[in-house]
Amino acid sequence: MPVATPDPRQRAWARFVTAQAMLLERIEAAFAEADLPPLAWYDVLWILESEEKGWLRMADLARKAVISRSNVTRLSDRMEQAGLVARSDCPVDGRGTVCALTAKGRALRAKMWPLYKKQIESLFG
Amino acid sequence: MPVATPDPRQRAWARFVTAQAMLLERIEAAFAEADLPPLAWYDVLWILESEEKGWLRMADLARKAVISRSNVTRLSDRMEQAGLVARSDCPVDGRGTVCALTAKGRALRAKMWPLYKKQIESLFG
DNA sequence: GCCCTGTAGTTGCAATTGCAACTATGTCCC
DNA sequence: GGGACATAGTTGCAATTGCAACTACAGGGC
Repeated sequence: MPVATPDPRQRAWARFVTAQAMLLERIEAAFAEADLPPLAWYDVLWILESEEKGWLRMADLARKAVISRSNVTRLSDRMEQAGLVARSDCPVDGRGTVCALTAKGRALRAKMWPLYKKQIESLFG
Repeated sequence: MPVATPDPRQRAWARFVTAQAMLLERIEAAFAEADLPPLAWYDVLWILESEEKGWLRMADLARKAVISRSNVTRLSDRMEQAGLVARSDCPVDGRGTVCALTAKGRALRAKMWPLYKKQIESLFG
């Protein structure tokens, strides 16, 4: 190639990025084929379920999901409408909102997990 | 946490995903702050520069960049308008189009690389 | 109490994205 | 050669995304 062969770290990084992108694409496709919501929804469900308390402040959810705050707002709009999460005013901060996992949301995550798992295992296998 | 602690592979995968998302976000921010184009443009430039021949068919570019074909079309629309790549009819396939790196594109990639590199190194460091 | 500064979440807007449909061309088979 | 079928690239359209602006509330200094 015309450009000098990049250093090992650069190559390793490039591999990670493409491998991950392809895998995420496949997970997304697997969800879509099974008429399940997109990956972003799964992430939110998993993050909430990983919380002892089962809920999170909007900003914390954004940080953990590595997405913008405005995105969290619309994402939870859609998920709330689907009954997967429930938002309510934060009791200790008048400005805040808490986003809590519902039973339906928990059930959906359980249903989505096998598909997700299958793709992850194909990576390591 | 309420759900059983996930297996090591799942945890490893989750770490990768968030680590990569955060890093990509930082790279994107670094480019934006330096008034440089987004990361997707860098990817295309790098992919083309990595080719011995300096050009690629649209579909191959899409595969290598792990994005949809329609996305490649619009991406190269914008990049061509900026003078970074040049498209022309494929000489051996009347349906095809080849996307070639220009000198300006090569120069821009070189200019963007240090910022990218800096972020990658911060990951390993 | 009142102002000033900072933070939480939401919303307007523009840009990017993917899916599906479309056009044009290649390829195979008769 | 001509028709059926597959492939390359582009475009319509709807959905998602982020940035910046906005509203509402919190906290400190006086």
